[in-house]
Amino acid sequence: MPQVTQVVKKSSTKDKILKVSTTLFSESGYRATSVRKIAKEVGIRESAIYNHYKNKEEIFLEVAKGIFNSPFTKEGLDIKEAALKGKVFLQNFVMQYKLLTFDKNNENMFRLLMIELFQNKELREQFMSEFHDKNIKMLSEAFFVMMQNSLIRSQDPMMISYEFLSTLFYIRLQVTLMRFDNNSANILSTQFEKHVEFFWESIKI
Amino acid sequence: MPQVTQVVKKSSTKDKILKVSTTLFSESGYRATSVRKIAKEVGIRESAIYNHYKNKEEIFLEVAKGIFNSPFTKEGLDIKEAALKGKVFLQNFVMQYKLLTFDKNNENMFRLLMIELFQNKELREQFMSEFHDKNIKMLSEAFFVMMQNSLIRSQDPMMISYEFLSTLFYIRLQVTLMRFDNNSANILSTQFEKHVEFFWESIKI
DNA sequence: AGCTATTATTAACAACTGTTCATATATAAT
DNA sequence: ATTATATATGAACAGTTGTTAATAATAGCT
Repeated sequence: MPQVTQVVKKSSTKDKILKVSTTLFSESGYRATSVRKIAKEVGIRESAIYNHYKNKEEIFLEVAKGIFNSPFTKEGLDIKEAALKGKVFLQNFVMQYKLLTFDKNNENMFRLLMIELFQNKELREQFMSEFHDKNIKMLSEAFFVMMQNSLIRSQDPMMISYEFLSTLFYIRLQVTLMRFDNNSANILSTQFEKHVEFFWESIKI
Repeated sequence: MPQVTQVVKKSSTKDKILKVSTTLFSESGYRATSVRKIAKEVGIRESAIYNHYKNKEEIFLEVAKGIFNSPFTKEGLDIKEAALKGKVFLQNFVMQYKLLTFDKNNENMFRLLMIELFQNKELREQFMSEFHDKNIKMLSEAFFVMMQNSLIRSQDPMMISYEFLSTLFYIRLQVTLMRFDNNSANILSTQFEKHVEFFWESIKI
């Protein structure tokens, strides 16, 4: 008789609380999401929540953790080498970004980020360092390599990184807004590719 | 004896409620701003609020009205003529946008917009039509004229309008974030000019 | 002056908030 | 089977929420 290896899942309730909270927080924000609402959705009484989390704030912080550990900067990737591909590198970057934008889970996280950005100082700082700075740094590195190899015109790498990233962010915001109201984001979907095309034409030699 | 013409201000309390509410809403959002907090700041009891506004929602809607009637599209301006100036037109546009970004009142409105964007469907629609569409339409018109007059390369006016506007939005978001935490936005301030420079080089003939 | 309309106050309401407590039930270890 | 631990329940707390009603003070008009 084959032995079935059973994964011991320790307290699936805690996971469920986190999952439910993520959805609710990203739909209505921190304030409008009550502990009772979370408990009800999980299927327990509100007091049982406190067996798993110290308080509401702790749940939120746990949820917020997930916002920035996106599969963005793939660790295995060697930027300097990848950047040699020039336009293809940018296309890949945007494709990753696009996948993120249309991924249900990341969509929730992005919405939560937008909602709480001006309510939570820590989140603001994380947005600046984890989202903005990290991406600018990575892109700058890539653009620098491209300049060294005469793939693109010489100019401030940080500046063009900023130009490149900002449009991606704006498209993402618009897509997320549309999809929140169940509107089709098909038209916007091609905007990503258009952006790479335009941008590459602007910087290439 | 010279007769002093006195301006009759009818119920300054109502104005004060609106002013205080704008600040509070833009600092903490709709939910976290209680009627009592507004009343206290105005200097009256909470029940007196209801002599001026039907309910909390009505106050918010009144505040929200101010978000999009920004002095953006100056009515007197003839786009087609202004667009003939090419780069200077873009510089003027960005200067206007920059002024808006650093104006205390508009800063509050922008923050409020960001906070409530995912909480209020009407606001979302207004953002799309009043902010995005309106600006894209205006810019497209200008770029079209520039193409006709061989000031810039021929390409989809809507697409390059999108490229132009998205970066402005992102800079504005960053500036507003920094200033909210009383951080200096000096470094970002020049980003506006850099953007025009880069963009013009990208599209000019 | 007195009358009227406006705007203020005080008090109360019902509903909801985050959290705690004593207690019951289920699960795992001995 | 007994014990210990983890997780559930129900009830209660003190505070806050939006809103209303009765009533008092104020200002403008005749």
